Amino acid sequence: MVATLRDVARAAGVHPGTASRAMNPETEQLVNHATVMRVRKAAKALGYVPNPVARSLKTNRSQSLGAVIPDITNPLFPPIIRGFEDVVAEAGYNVLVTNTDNDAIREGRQIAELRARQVEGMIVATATIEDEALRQLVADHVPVVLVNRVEPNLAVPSVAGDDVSGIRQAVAHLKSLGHRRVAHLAGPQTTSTGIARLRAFRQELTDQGLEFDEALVVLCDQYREADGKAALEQLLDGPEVFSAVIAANDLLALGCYDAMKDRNLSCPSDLSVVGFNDMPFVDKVHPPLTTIHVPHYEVGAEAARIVLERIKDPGKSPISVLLPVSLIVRGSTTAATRS
Amino acid sequence: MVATLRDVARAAGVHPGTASRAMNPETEQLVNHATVMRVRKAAKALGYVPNPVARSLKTNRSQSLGAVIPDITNPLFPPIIRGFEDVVAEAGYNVLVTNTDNDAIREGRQIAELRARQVEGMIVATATIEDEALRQLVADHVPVVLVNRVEPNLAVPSVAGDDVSGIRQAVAHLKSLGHRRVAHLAGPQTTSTGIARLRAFRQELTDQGLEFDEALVVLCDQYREADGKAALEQLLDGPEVFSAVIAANDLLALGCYDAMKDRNLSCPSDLSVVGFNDMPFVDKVHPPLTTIHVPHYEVGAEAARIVLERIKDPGKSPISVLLPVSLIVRGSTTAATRS
DNA sequence: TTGTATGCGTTATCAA
DNA sequence: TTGATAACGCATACAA
Repeated sequence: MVATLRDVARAAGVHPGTASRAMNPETEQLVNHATVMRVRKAAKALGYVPNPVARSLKTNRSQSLGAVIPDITNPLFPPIIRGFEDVVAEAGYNVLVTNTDNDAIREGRQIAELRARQVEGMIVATATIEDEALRQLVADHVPVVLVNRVEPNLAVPSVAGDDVSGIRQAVAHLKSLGHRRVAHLAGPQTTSTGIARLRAFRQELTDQGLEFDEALVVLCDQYREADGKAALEQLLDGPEVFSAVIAANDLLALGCYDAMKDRNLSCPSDLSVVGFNDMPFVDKVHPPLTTIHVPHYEVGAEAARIVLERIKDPGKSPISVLLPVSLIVRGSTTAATRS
Repeated sequence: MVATLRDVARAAGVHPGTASRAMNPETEQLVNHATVMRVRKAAKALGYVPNPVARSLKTNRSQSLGAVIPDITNPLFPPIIRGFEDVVAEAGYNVLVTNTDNDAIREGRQIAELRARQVEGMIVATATIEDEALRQLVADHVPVVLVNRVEPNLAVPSVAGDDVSGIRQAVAHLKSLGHRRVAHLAGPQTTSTGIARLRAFRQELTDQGLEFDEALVVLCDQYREADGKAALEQLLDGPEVFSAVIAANDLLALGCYDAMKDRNLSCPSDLSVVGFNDMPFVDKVHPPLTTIHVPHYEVGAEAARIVLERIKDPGKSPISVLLPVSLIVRGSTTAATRS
């Protein structure tokens, strides 16, 4: 049916071993150039295409990588995946994507499955990966890089946006618009972004001479619109006065829109809102969301380079890359009304 | 390092062949129950996990499927992929997703790659797949199902939304609002959806007693926002009067928003707009888009069932499934102003 | 019910 | 520079 190396060898009148060497760029120098040509020609004629499964069995390398994400349906992840794939494809790798729904059990199974399929490395973009699972991975020397998350306690490389810089830009922007009392919808404190952005918020407010008020911070359980809505409602119901809010991510910010609509408040005239991530489509919502742009495609691409690097040279010490982020001013922020 | 069947067999004091049979649910009845237990226990103790690569080489089945899509970054596709994955995962399959960017050459390479990796079947969601490539697939008896696309000339199963019903609902909705002159931004006529929706538009207009005017139809080269914008501008620059437009998909509809904003026209008071697909986030744009909801997750899930079916029973005659779609009325349509 | 032997397609080691 | 041979881990036809 489909041609094998054997067939090619026979057609070219050489031994399969020779054919193998001739077909492989890495070993072709071990064989006479004329023979190489002959084999290649025969291969082409027969439509030979190497069987990666057999190769993988022999070499223990599958030419494939894993990508563990919460949910491909979350618009944050497709660009990351795409950046990852584009880069690893250059090196001949395929990608197995797997959705965990942030469920630890699912995640454990998925990772086991990926390993069973002999992936040579993986990126992990789930916020909730069990430290234990991660530890196991590094203990087994599986090249893994964290995405959108850092893990200071483990020697694991990571790629993420620069949260501190992002919050700094957001705060500076609001300050320049005259806002003094700024609230923060903090992300889940089980996630490294949630923690980092809250910490940066506190830091930047004081650094930039604005007063940090604990009462203006609400912790959200999850990065979901509903949580953002509830959080802002809680703030609105409270006694504190504030004219702007920095949400830990865009979904939370969109939740603010919902809360405001319910109460007939208008954004940005009643309240300025800043998001984080610059998800696709937040430029299309009303009002277009002012947010921190994270270069997700680049995040995936950079993660890919690091994984590839570590496959080639497992001994390399893990590096953490912080990609620059930038404030995108759109319609959801405006000058504070003097009062 | 990692336990193999051999190790398990040795630990259980049986022959590897027996261990193999004991581990496999399909053959475990061929072996003494007590032995099965013993082998299983040893396997667990050793943390044995079968090597799918070796199995695949032996059985010619890879337990993996392919998904050929234009671009995971297009919000249309993640739900499809997710539906597909969720269903095939139940059957123990993995999914290899590949982006073609609607580039025929890329696509050819990707499909070849998928086949080299021994996928047992695939879904194809690219609009532009070469008939030739498709023909080759069916000739080689690769279980393939088309998604979001039908191919009447080939015996290939497909899953898609019911375009005719969608357009019918859109037209009925606009008619009920008093619109008489309705324009259509047609999708690329190289795609089956583009063709079907245009044909349905023409049909429904006359069926429902509205006049079909060729001058109110603009063909878009691609399903992109920019094309929708250009198309509406062309219409606006022309002499024809119209009060509503049905776009062949949501992106085109969003393009209409752009064109109108540029000209200080207001939607829906100046012009009602209906999209198609109900992409994520079109409920968040301004005004929220009235559109035809296509159950994309279900499309992927149904495609999965059909692929699985065909792997089990390759002889089955190909079926085409049209999933019901429904009009979602939001803010971009309103009553026609009497004039 | 279990053991034996062989082969899937490739690469790697060794010898020629 | 090439050939011979074995082996990767598993499944299966056949024998016992």
